[in-house]
Amino acid sequence: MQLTPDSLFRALADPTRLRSLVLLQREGELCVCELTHALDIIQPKISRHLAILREDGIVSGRRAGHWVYYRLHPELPDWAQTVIEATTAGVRDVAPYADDHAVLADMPNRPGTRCCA
Amino acid sequence: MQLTPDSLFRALADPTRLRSLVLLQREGELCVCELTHALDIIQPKISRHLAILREDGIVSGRRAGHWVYYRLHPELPDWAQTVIEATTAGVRDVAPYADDHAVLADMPNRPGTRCCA
DNA sequence: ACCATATATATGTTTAAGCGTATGTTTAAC
DNA sequence: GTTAAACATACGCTTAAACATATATATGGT
Repeated sequence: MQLTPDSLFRALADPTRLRSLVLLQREGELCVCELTHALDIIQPKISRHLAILREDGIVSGRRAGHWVYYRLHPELPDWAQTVIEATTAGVRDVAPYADDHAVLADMPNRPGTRCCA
Repeated sequence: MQLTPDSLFRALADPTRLRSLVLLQREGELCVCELTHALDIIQPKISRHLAILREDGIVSGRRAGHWVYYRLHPELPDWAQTVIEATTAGVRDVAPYADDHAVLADMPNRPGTRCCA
C-alpha cells in the first residue's frame, strides 16, 4: 500500500500526531509511555493516534517486552521524509515542540536507559 | 500573523486545497477560472477553499480586471516552502495532480494568453 | 444606466473526526 | 495461575468542516 499525499497531510493535520512525529523524527524511536509523558496526553489518546499513523504506513512499531517502540516508517517515500524533516527543522525551537523535547529529556525512569551512567 | 505548522497541515489536508497548491507551485500564478477548469470543481467551492488559504496566509490574490490571480504567498516561511516543493516534486506524475496539469494546459481561452502566437 | 462575466459569501444540512471513559489484551514477575 | 504494568481497542457523544444551492459583489463593455 502506497502513502498518498492526502493521507499524509490528513495525518499531520492533528496536533497530537504532528507533535508525535516531530518528536520521533528528532529521537528516532520512542515507546508509548515516553510520548505520553512528553506530550502530557493520556495513554489511550496517544495509542489511538499512533494506530492511525500505523495504518497509514507513516510509523512502524515493534514490541520489546512491556514496551512498544515506534519510529517513522523506514520505507517512507522521499518526498514524505523531506516534508517531515523540513517541518521538524522549522519548529524545533517553537512551542509546543521545543517543550515536548525538553520534557522528554527530563523524564525519570525512561525505559531503555541505564539507571547509572 | 505567523503561519503555524498546524494551520498549514490542516490546509493541506483537504484534497481541493492540496491540488490547488500543487498547481500553483507548478504554474506560479492562476486565476480562479483556471483552477475551476483544471480541477473540474464548481466555482463557489474553489473560491471558498482559496479564501481559507488566503486567511491562513498561504496564498495571496490580486485582482486584474475581471480576474483574480492567486499565487503561493511570497512570504511563506522556508520550511513551508520546502514542504510544498517536496510534495509537488513527489506527486508530479501521479493522479490527480498530473491530470490537473494536463487539463489546464488544454484549457481554451485562458485569460492572459494571446489568442495568436 | 444596464447587462454579462468573474469571483465571493451566506445558509442550512450532512459527514467525519476527535474526545473521554471504560474495558480488553499482552507481557513478565512472582 | 494470579497480579500488575504497558499498550490497544470499543462506545457514545460532541464538534467542526465540507458540501450544494442560492445570492451578493465587483468590473468592464455597450
